[in-house]
Amino acid sequence: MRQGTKPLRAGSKLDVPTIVDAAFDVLEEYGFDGLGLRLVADRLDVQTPALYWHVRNKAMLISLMARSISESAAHAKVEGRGWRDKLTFQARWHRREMLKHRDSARLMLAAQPLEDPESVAQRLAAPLMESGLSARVALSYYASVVAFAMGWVAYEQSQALHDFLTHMIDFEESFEVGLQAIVAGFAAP
Amino acid sequence: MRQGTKPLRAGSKLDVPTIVDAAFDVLEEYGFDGLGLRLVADRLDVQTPALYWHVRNKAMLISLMARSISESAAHAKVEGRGWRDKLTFQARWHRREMLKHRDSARLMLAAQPLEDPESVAQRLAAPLMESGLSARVALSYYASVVAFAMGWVAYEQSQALHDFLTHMIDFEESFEVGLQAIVAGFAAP
DNA sequence: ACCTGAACACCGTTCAAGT
DNA sequence: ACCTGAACACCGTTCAAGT
Repeated sequence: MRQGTKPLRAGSKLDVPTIVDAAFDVLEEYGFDGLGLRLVADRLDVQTPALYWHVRNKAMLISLMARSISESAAHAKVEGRGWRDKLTFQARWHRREMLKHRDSARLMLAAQPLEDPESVAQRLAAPLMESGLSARVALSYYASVVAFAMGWVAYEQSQALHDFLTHMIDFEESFEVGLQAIVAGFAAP
Repeated sequence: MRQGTKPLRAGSKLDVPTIVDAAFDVLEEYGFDGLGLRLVADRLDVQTPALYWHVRNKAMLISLMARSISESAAHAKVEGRGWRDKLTFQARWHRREMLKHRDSARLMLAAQPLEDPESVAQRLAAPLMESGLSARVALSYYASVVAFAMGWVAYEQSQALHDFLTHMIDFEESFEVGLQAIVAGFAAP
């Protein structure tokens, strides 16, 4: 269907990262409800069934997209001295990465984790444990902070809510206020 | 398709609340991805197009379901002395109501608000303002606390995540810890 | 006013067939 | 190995027709 002058996939082979990238483009343009395999295929100048050679199904594609976001958020070099600074940093980074994509909150909730959650938890909690938190407390605090960021982004991406709240509160500022509150409120070990 | 002994809708007329109830049943059984109009119609012993006389489309049905949850959460008589107690109470209530339905987080993110957000905000912020917060700060704090609850529920309902985290943290307890932290961390006016 | 029957466009997915 | 062509089941939605 595309007939632009420069093909998006000029002779190059189709692979998973390319498909995921195209899917993000479709997501940006049509939103989560409009994310369809035919549109992704069109964008790559390929027939729809071609995607199935590389990706098991649409659910898997969504999971791959979600993982791509999670990885960007997790790959942040955790700066900061104590565990409070680290938590703050991680929450900000999480929000930033999610806001890069339209409807990312809905996307992540629809996805099913690909890697086993145990190793993920291990990796994410590690820097906090270096700062003196137990594994248990580190995970608990981390979960709270990420839940906060996720919920906040969900609100920012809910069109109607966003349009209104923009007049009442400053998202950036209120997010910071809430984040500072929760991190400051956590008890020290 | 149903052929049980007691029909779910014995001669009674079809109306919106009945449809919404049936939709919740389908949601409970098949999850958000399996929520289909044909299943809702089957459950009411009605042909699918019959639903369209009462509800504009599926998006509207989803919005009605989401509003049903929001209203339950908002209709809570806000107990508590100061604004901190009120915020805590509202967050708990929000989580409770959401957890009553499977995939409620995904449902609410897919829905588009029906009532105009301005009056909703007004109503929700009112009790906080009676306790001394300005409209601006009340909304900001409220948004943070509800975002936290929403994000937390999203994690609890993410099957794979839930299965694992259950072994590591106690949801009830960690939610409380996070909630107490954020509320305690908010600055007084 | 309220619901049925039949149809349409669209989507995810499968699979034989091509190269 | 990698992709096309054609098909299938299913879904949201529309609409004329019934009562």
